[in-house]
Amino acid sequence: MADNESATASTTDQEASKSTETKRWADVAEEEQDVAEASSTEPKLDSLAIDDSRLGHSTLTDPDDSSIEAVTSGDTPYTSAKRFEDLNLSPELLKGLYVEMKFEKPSKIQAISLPMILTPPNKNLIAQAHNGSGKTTCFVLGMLSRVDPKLTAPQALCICPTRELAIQNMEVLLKMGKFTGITSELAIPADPANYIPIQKRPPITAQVIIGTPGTICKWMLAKKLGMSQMKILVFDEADHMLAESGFRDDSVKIMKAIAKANFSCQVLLFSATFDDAVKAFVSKIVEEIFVRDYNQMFVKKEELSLESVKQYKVHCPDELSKIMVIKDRILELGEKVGQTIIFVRSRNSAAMLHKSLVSLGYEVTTIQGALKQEDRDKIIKEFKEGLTQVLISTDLLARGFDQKQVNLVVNFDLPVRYDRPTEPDYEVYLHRVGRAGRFGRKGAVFNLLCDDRDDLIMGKIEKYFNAQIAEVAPWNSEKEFEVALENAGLL
DNA sequence: AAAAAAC
Repeated sequence: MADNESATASTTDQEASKSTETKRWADVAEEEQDVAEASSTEPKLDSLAIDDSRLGHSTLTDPDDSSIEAVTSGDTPYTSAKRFEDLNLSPELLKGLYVEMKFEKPSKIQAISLPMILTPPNKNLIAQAHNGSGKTTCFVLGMLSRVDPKLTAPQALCICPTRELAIQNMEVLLKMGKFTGITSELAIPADPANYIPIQKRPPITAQVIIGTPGTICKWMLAKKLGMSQMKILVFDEADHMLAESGFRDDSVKIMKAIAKANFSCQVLLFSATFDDAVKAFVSKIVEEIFVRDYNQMFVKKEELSLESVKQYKVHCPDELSKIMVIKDRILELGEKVGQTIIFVRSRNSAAMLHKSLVSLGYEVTTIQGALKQEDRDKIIKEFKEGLTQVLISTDLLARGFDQKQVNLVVNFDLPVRYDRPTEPDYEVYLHRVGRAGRFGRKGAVFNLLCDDRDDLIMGKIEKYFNAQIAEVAPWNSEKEFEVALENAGLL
């Protein structure tokens, strides 16, 4: 997550100095990216030390900042980690944190979650934290510190919803674990050119595996991925991985195989979104398979929207004018403020929008799951290197994708539930918004609406997050878009 | 509808 840091320093410093209003979790983000200024925003976490005199559930909330709530189960005492030295990490891992990641001390969510992850009996954990607050660094650190470097066998497994996210997480692991000598392997579909069937490969000996469910299952069923030494299993975007029908079966299959081979394996569920029903459902699955209690870390949904990202709605008279808004406003203004991701509902509308913009002479790239692996990799690489400015995407990139220069997100189509098209998909909405404003940076989101249904959906989203979404009107006013970006702190 | 995956 913290790669390319030096390349982005100029924009971020400027942004950091501009923010004067009340900041909550954004403080944490600045600690992660700007160690020099971190000392002034020392998080007050003493109150998070668990009161072990009480049995059963104890709830701990920081009086100064209630945005993150830790709930522990049982009587294991935990003390929040003020320094990485408090966590019994190896010197090699500490070096990775300080030298490679340029961390100075644990971020807030690390301070709360790492003691729960690392303290025996290494209970399971369901952890929710804001988009762009450093969940990845949390569970990567968790995996690296629980692996025994001397044992040549898979000991940590991380399951992600897309191959892009798996690759991104692996990059963080390699960086943080640079000096540890811990080995790792990506379990994602290879591009056909250098594809070796798993049956023809030797058993996996890498200590950390990060991948997507299908490939992991395939390796597992081929008996090439041993689970008997597995110490820690991480679900990134866990609500999605365990509640979404297409993912759930594979996820459960993997969990059961691990429980069978090594019952003491620890399970971590990480996401920015855990809808109450999903939370209950997901924790029940894990509890039933591993027959064990778990700790929790949560954020209230009202406090989940990113304060640093301004959200807008734009009423467009028809579909064509949505394309005009993109062309005349977003692309023109977007160029001045950073990179842009435009989210669409389907692969088809992605292709349609791509065609329209290209035929109008604009340079955009488009990513969706039907592309060849190598094309996907190329498009992501170009975007991450800043060679492309505007990326059209399906919800492939809605979750987890981390590119700090993305300041603008456009919802060309609002996210809706597939079975009930008048019902917003609140989680996807929040995740899309979270692609802008990484680590407390400024950002703006434009929701393009063009009929009553869109209005209805937008209204529901505002109500759900208890957020006011300002209107940019009229839709074709250059001035109003400029004002919007100014108010977002981007111009 | 989209995401993963497939021999």
